[in-house]
Amino acid sequence: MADADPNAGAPFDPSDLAHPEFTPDPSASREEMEALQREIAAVARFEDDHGLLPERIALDSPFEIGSGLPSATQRTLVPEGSGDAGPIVVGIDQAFRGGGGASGTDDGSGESISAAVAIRDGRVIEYAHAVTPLSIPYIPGLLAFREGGPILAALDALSVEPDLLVLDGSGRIHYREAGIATHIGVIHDVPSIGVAKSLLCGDPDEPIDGRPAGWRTPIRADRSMSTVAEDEPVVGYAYQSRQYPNARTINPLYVSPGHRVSPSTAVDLIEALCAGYKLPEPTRLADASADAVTHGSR
DNA sequence: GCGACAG
DNA sequence: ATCTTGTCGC
Repeated sequence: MADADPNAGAPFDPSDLAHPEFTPDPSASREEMEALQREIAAVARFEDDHGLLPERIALDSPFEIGSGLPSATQRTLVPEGSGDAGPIVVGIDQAFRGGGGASGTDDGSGESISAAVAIRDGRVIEYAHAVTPLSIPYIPGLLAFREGGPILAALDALSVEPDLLVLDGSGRIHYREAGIATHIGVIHDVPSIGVAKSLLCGDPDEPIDGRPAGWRTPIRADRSMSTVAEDEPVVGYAYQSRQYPNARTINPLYVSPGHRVSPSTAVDLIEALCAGYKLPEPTRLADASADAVTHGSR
């Protein structure tokens, strides 16, 4: 047989479960892209399948940025055990360069700077990034085909194994329940959460304007979405991570499960990762890291 | 046909 | 996402 298992007898490794066949191909047709997203959604699991506890990954004070990014303090390789190291949370974000579009919408040219920041026990343990040429423009609903490759490249550059991925954009809050957080989470078979700054689709249970910090309301599937589980219409949450006392109002975040996390746990985990700013710390750091690479300071 | 639309 | 000055408020 030509298909002997090369990993027979090998110890369990999460990457063994990776699904390379789900890698987004920017040259695919729109129909093929949508078909792949339906396959991804069918494999995705929007329920808790992890050992993550909000209090175990909580960050009480924000990382100091402004004066340069905090330095990574990775401890040497420790298989398991020295004390008890907490879960590794990885935040990912992108910045862009070049592109020929006039007003900022692009034709697909230019390059993506994707940055990944790994955090454990309240400290940054590793930074990684990848610079990738872009081939297609941004199309609502097909974001993963533009930025999925760059994100996977950044994750490949990371030496540690993530226990949770926090991605910019949607997870289950997506027309085919396969936003970029779901796509990446399924490929790596790692728990993932999507954090978006605006709503792609779906309806909030309550109006979202002017809510106090800590407030949240479910986002339910609307008719533009194909819901796999008809009995579970909650696809995510609007979550007010920060609010000013009096001044102008801040919009909430839209949190949705990517893979192996339930909607409510996803918000609880993101809430624990927020430390005073609108964006969760892993995302803030990844954002700053991508900018640093883009502007040459790295 | 019209409107909506993550980054 | 990116392009950019000023402006309001603690």
